[in-house]
Amino acid sequence: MQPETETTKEVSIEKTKEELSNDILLAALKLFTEKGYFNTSLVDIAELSGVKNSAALYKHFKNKQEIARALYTWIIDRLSVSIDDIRRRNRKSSEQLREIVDLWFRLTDDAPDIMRFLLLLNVNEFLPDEIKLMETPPFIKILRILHGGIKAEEIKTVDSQRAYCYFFGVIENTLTQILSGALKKPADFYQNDTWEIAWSTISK
Amino acid sequence: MQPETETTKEVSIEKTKEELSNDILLAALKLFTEKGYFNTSLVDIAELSGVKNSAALYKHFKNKQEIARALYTWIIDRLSVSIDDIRRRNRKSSEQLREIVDLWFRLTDDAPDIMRFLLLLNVNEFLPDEIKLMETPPFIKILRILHGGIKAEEIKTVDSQRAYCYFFGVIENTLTQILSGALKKPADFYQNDTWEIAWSTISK
DNA sequence: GTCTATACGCCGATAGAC
DNA sequence: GTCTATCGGCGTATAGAC
Repeated sequence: MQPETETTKEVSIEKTKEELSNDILLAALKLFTEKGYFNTSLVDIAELSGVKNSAALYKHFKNKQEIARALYTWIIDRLSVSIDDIRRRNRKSSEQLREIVDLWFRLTDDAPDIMRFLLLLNVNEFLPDEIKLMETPPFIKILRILHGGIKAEEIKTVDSQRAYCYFFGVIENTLTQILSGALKKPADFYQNDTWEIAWSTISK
Repeated sequence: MQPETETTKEVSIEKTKEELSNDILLAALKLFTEKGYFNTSLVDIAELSGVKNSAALYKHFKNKQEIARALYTWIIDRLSVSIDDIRRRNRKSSEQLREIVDLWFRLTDDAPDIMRFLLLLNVNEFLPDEIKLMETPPFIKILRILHGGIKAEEIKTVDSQRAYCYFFGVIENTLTQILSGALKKPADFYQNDTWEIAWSTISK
């Protein structure tokens, strides 16, 4: 998963620069989703990430915003790759959507912070110049999938934006309640039922 | 709407203390939903509310958090009263839900900042001691309505929490997209369709 | 009781010694 | 290139003059 860099020929307990950068992002992800961007200081991030002190953070990122920005693009890129993969492996939009739902639910169980970041944070509040979540590649691609389903007469609703509201309204609200603890069981427990309901809102 | 206080016998251009407090809350509402709580300074609130300077704010509220708290309870109380009224006027849960949807959509058109506050802001990020939105009276009451509908066999789903996810997932996601501009028409335009879909997710 | 002037703390960011 | 020490600014909050 983690590619070996050429510089680390010798075995070393010390972390490489990339590993540390990664740790910083993970720490930031945890803290931002837990307390919010503005309640998280660079000292907090330094402590949790294992970087010696907050000044050392500037060896890895230009400033606090850049940490958030790197996090955002990292998550978006990862999603985008996954969606590409799903589109490649499936032809029908119903199958593609089913796999996206599966991904969303698995992320909620296995990487809840990522889902919290996507569903709970207002990214534009601390990254005002960044494009809105719904305009990023993965979500554009999801809208395309819905559009394709409408053209193929798999999906009934007139426009893809509204199909998104119905379908992902059900999905995302369920996941939000799981993440907040209002629904007690793991996401996986709710997946099939939620898929059925969500799909029924848009299927022809 | 605005009750006359006993102290203002004479006609006056000056605003009463209550009017000013109200203006402060409205200014804070606008700014918080626009830029976020942490990007809003007391100077911003003073300017927009017509209070002379930021120091004067402390004549009305103990501190910045208290402004946010007052805003939160004001909105929650208003909602709670409306829900009580809806429950009094209707017997069937389908009718009650229909009226709540109508209220949600009307607020989105007529008082979008209130809906933005409810749907877009993470209140607990700046009011960590306040109870979560889903645990406030109006939302408890909505869960009771859903529970009643399940017992009366109007609604199919097993538990009310999940019925909430499905039904209000559709509603809230649609309103969110309207507020963010992804759906271009006024909320009223989408109300009937959205209600039909949302109700279909839980009706027996 | 209104407003100016200011105190104070926190945190992001930097400089510079070693 | 690591870490200490510190700067500077913003924004909340207060004190005190009139």
